Amino acid sequence: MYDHKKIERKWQKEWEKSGLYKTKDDKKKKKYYILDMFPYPSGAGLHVGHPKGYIATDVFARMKMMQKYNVLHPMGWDAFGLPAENYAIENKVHPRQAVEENIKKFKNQLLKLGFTYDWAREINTTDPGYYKWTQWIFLQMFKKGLAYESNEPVNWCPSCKTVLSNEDLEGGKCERCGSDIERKPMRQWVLKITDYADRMLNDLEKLPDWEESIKEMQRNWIGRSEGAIVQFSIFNFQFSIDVFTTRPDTLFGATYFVMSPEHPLVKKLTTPEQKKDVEEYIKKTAKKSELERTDLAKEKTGVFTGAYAINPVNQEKIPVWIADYVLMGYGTGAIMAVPGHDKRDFDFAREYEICIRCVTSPRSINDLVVKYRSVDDSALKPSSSTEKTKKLTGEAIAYWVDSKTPEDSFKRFRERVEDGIECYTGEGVNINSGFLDGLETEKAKEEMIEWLEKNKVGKKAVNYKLKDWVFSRQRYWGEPIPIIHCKKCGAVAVSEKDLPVKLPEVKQYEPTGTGESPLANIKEWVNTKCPKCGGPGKRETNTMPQWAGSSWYWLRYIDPKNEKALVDKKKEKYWSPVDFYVGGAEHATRHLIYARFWHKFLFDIGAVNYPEPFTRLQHVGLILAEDGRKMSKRWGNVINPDEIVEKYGADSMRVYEMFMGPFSGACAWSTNGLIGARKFLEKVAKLKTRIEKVKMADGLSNLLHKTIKKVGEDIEEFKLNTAISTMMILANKMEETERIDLNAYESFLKILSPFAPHLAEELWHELGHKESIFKEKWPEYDKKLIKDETINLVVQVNGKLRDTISVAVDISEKEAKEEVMKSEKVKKWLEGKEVVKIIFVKGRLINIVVK
RNA sequence: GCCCGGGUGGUGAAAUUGGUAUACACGAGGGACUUAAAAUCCCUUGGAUUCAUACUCCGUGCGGGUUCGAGUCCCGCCCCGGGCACCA
Repeated sequence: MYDHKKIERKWQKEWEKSGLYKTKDDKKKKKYYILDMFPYPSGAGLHVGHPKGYIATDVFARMKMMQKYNVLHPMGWDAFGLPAENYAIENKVHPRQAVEENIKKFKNQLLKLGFTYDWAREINTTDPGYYKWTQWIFLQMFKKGLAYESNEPVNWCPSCKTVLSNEDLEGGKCERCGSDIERKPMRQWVLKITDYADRMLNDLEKLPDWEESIKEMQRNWIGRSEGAIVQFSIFNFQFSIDVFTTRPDTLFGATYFVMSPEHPLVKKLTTPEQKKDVEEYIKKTAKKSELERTDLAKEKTGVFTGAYAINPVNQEKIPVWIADYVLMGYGTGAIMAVPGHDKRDFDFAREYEICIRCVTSPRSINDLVVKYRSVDDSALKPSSSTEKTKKLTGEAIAYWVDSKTPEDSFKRFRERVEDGIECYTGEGVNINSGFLDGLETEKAKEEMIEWLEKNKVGKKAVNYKLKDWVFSRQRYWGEPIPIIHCKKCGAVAVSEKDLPVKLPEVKQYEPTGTGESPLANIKEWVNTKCPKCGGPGKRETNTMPQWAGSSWYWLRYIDPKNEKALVDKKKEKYWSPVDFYVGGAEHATRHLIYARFWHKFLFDIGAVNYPEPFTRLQHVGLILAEDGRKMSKRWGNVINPDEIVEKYGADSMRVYEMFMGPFSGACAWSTNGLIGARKFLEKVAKLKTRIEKVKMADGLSNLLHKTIKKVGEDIEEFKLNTAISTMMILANKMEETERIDLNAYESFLKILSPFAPHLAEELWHELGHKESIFKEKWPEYDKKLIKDETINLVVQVNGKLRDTISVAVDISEKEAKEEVMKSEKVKKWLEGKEVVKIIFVKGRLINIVVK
């Protein structure tokens, strides 16, 4: 038994004293910047799941340190935002005070785990010296027209009493509190993230060391689709309405027109006869929650407005409907309905008995497969699954139409499509389409766009699911938006020399629910002078969302005290980009989208040197409670790391959490597993008693060097669980060895030290060393020593294992054959059989094929 | 519905990417030490068959296929997790 309490405290103090983790801007050394997603200092404190990612980056950082990189591994606090504020309201303390207390609590917990953080670089997003630069970035965006005011309908959370961005929703509900959100028009600040959509999408290809799943989530979130805007004039009116479509080739098949009930022109074009019905329908939809409206299972509903639109390509008069399956938030809020080739339009047309016209006929069975392909992936390279669906072809369609031969089923299907009985969303050849007749879909699209542009009734267009970032919150605990409203000059930027606009003290920080933040009540703060004309002005009272401070924080660690710039450009050039970023997958479409957006903007204005902030990205899997559920106060199954550290030691916890399973997977906590990790460490400590200066046994040096190789490679690939199991094998082997060679043991301590830093340091010093083990060089493996001289050659007969024989590793095929034939076991299986051929894989196996 | 991951012992999981399936650990069973227990150490631990830890057969969600050889590749299906979702 080793005394973890004593040695862990001792070395934590010692490391702090000697400044082991002080990061200097030493430009002669190669840099490595490894970053954790910084936490919210919530009231509950850390549970054992939170530090998992921090432990992993710490292991990595320590190895890089020993590989003589200049390592930056910082930590800070993302302390603005709703959780901190709600905690403060609940506990009747000021958010600032709550945040201070929580940070203290968090930091204490982290300190006990022995991380390499350079606390001299600690940052806090609620520190005025920090948010000065968050505000500064906002002002630069404002100046470039990327931050603008809008009155569009937005997501309003009635419980949190603030607007939310699309990224803050989860299945139509508030991500924080789970309330149904309401759509209502409100004045708000919006950041034009859509200007960066294409670059954010394309640059994902330049990030090979990001996990594919996260890149895919971002692609889906950005949701680029190519198509056209088409202008439909409204019969008997002077205006026209635009629609967006990805299928301009089907324009001849548009048999009706649908507008979202919220579309601002609905009232204008509704005829007096239809007015009552339309108003009723609008009222009905307004009452529905976002969730009800987007429920796919429900039947499509709508109402005829009495108006007609003119199809620009054939001058046909088509009825204008309103229906809530058309969303105001996507495209133009109005669509041309082509029921023959769009499933939703088809369902609607069936319901209301509107004409269905086929304009695309499938050419062959191969076309039908395209039916399975999503329409909007045209801009991207085909994903692997797209390739798969292509191979479905014959059988799939036969199964689908329930017919004997694929050809027969295809014929029947085509007839149904052309009769408008079947909805066909795939590609094919245009029919009933005037000048497009006979053209294939791709060609027809091009021709139609050309025609639209020539006749000035439409144009090529790209549309995104990504919406501009709703950037204001009607809450207290956030960065004030540095804008002054002036009656004469409009919205005016606060002068840069007046930054930061400090968040004022306020008596009531509960949300008002009025669409203004509590700041609106502080008259002496709100009323100020317009920086432009000197006349009376009012400060913007909305604050920034919680994501603001985290959208650039990695830059601040590089130069945390700089008062002249958000980061010194030379320092930034040295340290950026972040080489390795580790954190939760829940940030894939929130923080990581915003962060890339801000970074690209800073790159454009010359504030940083690189267009992408994070070179490598790895997501950390959850640690579940012992009962397999998420750790939560509600279930009472939370495990506090402090208790684990107290009872079993930080090193045990570190080793266990890395050993549990693959890093990105979710895994349930097991106290027995933790004890297993502790036993391993004790075994390592005990081995020391058997150390002598002896020549390493051959078997041991071979295993040692293999272990050094594998541990190094595994850490690099973040396969930390197998790194540990490899070291366990070495420890077991050493345990069997009577006298352990000092050099072998020291090398072992070095590769173990990133995982169990306190114990490794202690044992290292007990061996008589005066300097820290972390100043040692990471051991290198000897290529000669990892080579096996003999191997167990696997002997198979007809692919089945029958024997293994020990032979020289480089045995020739001929020799191997001779050896194998001597084996009694093999002979038995060859009896009375004819050897057809023998397959020999050098250094691995020999397979005798018999008949 | 679409997209991305997965499915291997009682459990967490390994498997050099097509070459000895179940490493390492947990749990369980047995033993040693002990008056006893804890701790520690040793042995056993996929299933069937068997006195046998001899031999053999079966075995990586299910059904086919390719191959000398498949957990790994191909085709079809089932289930689990995550993301998006009336996106025109």
